[in-house]
Amino acid sequence: MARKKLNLTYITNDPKRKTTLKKRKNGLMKKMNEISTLCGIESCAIIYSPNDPQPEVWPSDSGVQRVLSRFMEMSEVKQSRKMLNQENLLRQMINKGQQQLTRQRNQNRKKEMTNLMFQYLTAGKIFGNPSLVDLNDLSWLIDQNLNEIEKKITMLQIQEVTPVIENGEQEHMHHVQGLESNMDTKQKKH
Amino acid sequence: MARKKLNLTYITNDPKRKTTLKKRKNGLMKKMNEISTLCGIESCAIIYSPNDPQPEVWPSDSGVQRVLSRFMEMSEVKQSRKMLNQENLLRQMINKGQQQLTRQRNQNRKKEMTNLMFQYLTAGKIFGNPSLVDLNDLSWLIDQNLNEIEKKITMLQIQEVTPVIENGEQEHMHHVQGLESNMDTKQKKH
DNA sequence: AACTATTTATAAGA
DNA sequence: TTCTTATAAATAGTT
Repeated sequence: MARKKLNLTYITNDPKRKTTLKKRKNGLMKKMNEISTLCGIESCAIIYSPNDPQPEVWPSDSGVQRVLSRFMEMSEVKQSRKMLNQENLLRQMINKGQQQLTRQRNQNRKKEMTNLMFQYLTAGKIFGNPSLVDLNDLSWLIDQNLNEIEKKITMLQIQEVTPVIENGEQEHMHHVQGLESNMDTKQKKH
Repeated sequence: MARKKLNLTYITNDPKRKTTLKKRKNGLMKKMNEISTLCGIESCAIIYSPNDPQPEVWPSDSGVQRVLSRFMEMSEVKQSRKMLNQENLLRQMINKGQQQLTRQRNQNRKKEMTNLMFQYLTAGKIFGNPSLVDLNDLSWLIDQNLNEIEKKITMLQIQEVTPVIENGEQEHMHHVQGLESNMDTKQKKH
């Protein structure tokens, strides 16, 4: 700042850059001193020069150490908090994924079973030999269906005032009852 | 800097101090930015404000971390070097002390023995019963004396040209010879 | 390292 | 708080 407005890019001229660094470093240290005196605050600055392992520091080596330890402490707290947040996020994602997986598996099993049931019902007899597990799944599916139907019946009984819906539900019941009797027949084989 | 020359002491007026801190903090950060851009150096600054655990930093949290680790590393090296120096200093002091102690012990022993010898020589017989160790010490002292005397004799033989010194040494020899014969007598007791 | 012409920072005021 | 502005300080280029 003087004689000419300096544009803020790296000074390629070596001696010029060096003198600028020296002057500005002094200026900065002076200002660090002023701000802490005037405002009674804690602060520090470290300025390295090229090819000098020893940096210029403010207010002193030990003063820098003091501020640094304070900074590092906070920084650790922040970091651990961030990590905790990330962990929680991951945990949530895993839970969600597991839920989706479970839901998908149930859906798949339901589809398979529906398929199998279709075979049972349309062919009137079993092609191939479904394993015990498959039969158990079929049983589970039927139970699920029964549960749902029971729920709907309960709801219907509560809302008995609307005859149209009542008829629809009765149709559903007939269908299930057919399934149930069919299942009974199959299970006798084991 | 402006409107009035500010004297560099803590600003007691609260809002004034607060605004000054804010302005100067901005100015400092700007200058930190400029110096590093213009001179291509590594630097950082940390400025705490009262009642705020979060400091203002330059260039960034991670940038500060980087500079800090460099600083801490050097500081550790310096510290360990200082400690090593201190250790060396201590070691030297201990060595010196031990040497002095040994010398003092020898002197004390010599004095004791001289005293004892004086008794032997003046009384012509032994009062009390000097232990084996004491007799050994006496023997050691006499050996020391003999060694010194031998050295002096050698030196005298070399410098034979000066009769005055020769006479002095001969007197010393007589004294020692008396000791030696006296010692022979005492050792026969064991 | 010392000197200035300028730019920049900023204390006080609005 | 933000903007203004008079003045102090900093400093780029020069010697």
